[in-house]
Amino acid sequence: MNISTLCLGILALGEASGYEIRKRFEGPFRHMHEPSFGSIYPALAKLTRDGMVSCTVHSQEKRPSKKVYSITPAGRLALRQELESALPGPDRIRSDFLVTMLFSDILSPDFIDAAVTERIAFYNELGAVLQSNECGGNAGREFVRGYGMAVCRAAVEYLETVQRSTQDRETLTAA
Amino acid sequence: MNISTLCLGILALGEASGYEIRKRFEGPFRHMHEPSFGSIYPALAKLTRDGMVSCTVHSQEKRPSKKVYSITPAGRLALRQELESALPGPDRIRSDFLVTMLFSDILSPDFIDAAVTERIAFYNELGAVLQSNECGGNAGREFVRGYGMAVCRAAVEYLETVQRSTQDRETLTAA
DNA sequence: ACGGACATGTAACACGTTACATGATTAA
DNA sequence: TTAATCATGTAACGTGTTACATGTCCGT
Repeated sequence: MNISTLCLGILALGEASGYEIRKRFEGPFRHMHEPSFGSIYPALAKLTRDGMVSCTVHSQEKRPSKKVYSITPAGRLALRQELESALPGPDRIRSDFLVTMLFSDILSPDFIDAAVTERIAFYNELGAVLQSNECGGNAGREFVRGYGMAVCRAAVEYLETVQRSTQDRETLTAA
Repeated sequence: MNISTLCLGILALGEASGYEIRKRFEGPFRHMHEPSFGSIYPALAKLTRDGMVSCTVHSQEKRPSKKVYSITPAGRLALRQELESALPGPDRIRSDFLVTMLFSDILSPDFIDAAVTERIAFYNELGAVLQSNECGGNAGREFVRGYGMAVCRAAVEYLETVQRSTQDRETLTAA
């Protein structure tokens, strides 16, 4: 899924400026994508050239003016066609944490323990952000929110179980 | 986590050829990384130049010879230093499925249903692969295996719940 | 005879990030 | 006055994928 399609999708849910599109991915969906301005602005420019979105400049007081983009009927059609052209491909989890854990045999137990503890905090916080985000919108957002929460819960549960069993083993060794 | 570190880590768990490294990511860990030959071979060449791994050519009968790489003490040290230099960064889930679902409002219900059904099958299969993979190795593999299974279970559970509630709603509408 | 597994490698390409460039307003 | 937020945009760079190039052996 390229940034262009992502922007088009966001605009299908409501008009926004490039800056605002970025902001939408700083909240509950930051674990999915965090596109940079360097990719968003060129994408919006191209979408405009291709007639997928239209752009209006909004002047603001005490703020720089912003370019608000709206999806056009052609853009909506193109988005549908692209998304429905094939079932979505497999998910890929880019996790330095899991890779690190995969090689845990050659790392120090203290480091591993710190990494697990940090990751529990990470997923607890993500879960909390998702929960607090309340039904702030459409069915799609609700689905993704629920999915994220389910996965966060499962991750924390697993990590805590592993950590407890590690601590038990240490207590046993110490005794 | 770049391919170079990934290769080094794999070699820390045992010697392998470039082709074999690729194979290791076709099994239970294919949801994490699926590095291409075009990235593995140059990475191994560079690791060799840098003295991180050593390379021996194994001639085989009825098969092309292969270059088997082994991690060197320097490589093991470098790997530890790199991994322990900082706690792993946040996980990122690249999921065309979730992005599609996020925009489900403008897509056909049939397509959404098909996508969910397919994804349930996907995670059921991944869960099965992880389960069948048995304690085939070190503690790290076991951890990642367990983590993957927990997440798969949670995903399938959530998806099935959503699908059931959608079907209920349809039954209600039809009645 | 043809496709697939084994096996390695290079070159072109796509894509996104980081850094740079600019500039106003506001809170500490 | 220093940093942060708002706001847009370009250029250089890094990293990985796809396609290409080559060759054997095996099953059908």
